[in-house]
Amino acid sequence: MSAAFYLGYGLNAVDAKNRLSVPASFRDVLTTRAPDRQVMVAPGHAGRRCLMAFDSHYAAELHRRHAERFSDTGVAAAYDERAYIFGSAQPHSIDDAGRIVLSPVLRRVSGITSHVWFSAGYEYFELWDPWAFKAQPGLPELQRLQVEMELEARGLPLDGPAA
Amino acid sequence: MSAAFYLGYGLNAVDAKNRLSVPASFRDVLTTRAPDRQVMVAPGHAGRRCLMAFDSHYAAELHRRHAERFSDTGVAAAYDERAYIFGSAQPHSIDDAGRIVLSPVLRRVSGITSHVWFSAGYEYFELWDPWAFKAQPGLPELQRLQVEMELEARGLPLDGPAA
DNA sequence: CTTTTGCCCATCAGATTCCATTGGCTCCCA
DNA sequence: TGGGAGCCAATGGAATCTGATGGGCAAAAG
Repeated sequence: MSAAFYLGYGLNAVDAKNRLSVPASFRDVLTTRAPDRQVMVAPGHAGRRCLMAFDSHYAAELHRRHAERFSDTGVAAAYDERAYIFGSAQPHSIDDAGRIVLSPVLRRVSGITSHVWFSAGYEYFELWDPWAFKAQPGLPELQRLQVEMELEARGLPLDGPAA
Repeated sequence: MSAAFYLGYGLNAVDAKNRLSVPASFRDVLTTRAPDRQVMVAPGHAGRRCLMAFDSHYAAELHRRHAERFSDTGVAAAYDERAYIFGSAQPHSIDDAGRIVLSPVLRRVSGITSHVWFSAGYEYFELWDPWAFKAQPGLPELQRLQVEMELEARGLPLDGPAA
């Protein structure tokens, strides 16, 4: 049983080389749960325009749940779902400075431009464009405030990425 | 099984660097229940203008209850709720002097200014602005008296934070 | 040969840690 | 029962460390 879980949030910048620092607290959880310095990054599900990030430990958990749902793993639906889940999750290595490099595809599907909003989900964490995150319809006021205060603390505009 | 629970109350000051001593009795419970010197601090729910503090043991309990409520953890509502619960709960480390650092966001949403009223809730404890706590409509006389006696003992005003 | 990918070092600000001081409380002994 | 020594919690300030980020060089790919 892994004792560490993802909690909290964070805001970091994407640099000119598409590099992105993963918040240190998330990195600590990552290395605790899975010794390989790898993060799986996949597009968000259920209509969420974001990226999902998780460790190999949670990948195994996803596979276990998948197998539970399909008694017959040889049917077309099972193949389709595996292709979607595991085919779109790309392993990213974390460099010595704690950064990963976002691929153009992942940036495109997530709408991420100059900055990334990290939001924990206990067993995984999500990566959002900060402005897209706070513009979600029905987002609780608290979360909108969290994004806005972080943006303000860095002198970033509240209405959208700088041109 | 953790044998310790949060009981009682306390009043402490926030210093110029937003540092705040956690009452020693609560710290003892914390380290008994969870070996990592970490406190999760989240905004209060159900319209309570305060902060909730708890250990990783209770965080796991929250996650268990969440999973119970959603048979399908892949639906949008489940993602939204996890982002709200686990994204808003920030892990705070406790320094050697028993202090945590309150972020501006947490101070803002809780209305905490110069002092903090700690109030135990058995598996967690709450952090209030003392004057907001005692101004709650319908607060039992006993609790109001507890706050007032602590305020008086420190020479603090009963009607609101000093300017 | 040009472009990309990965690795290493520098820097700066913010966060964490350490140390000193204060004040109240307890316990012990005269 | 009245000091007084000692202890511990809380607090203030300073030093140290780490995280985030930018730039440069080298290896690999097209």
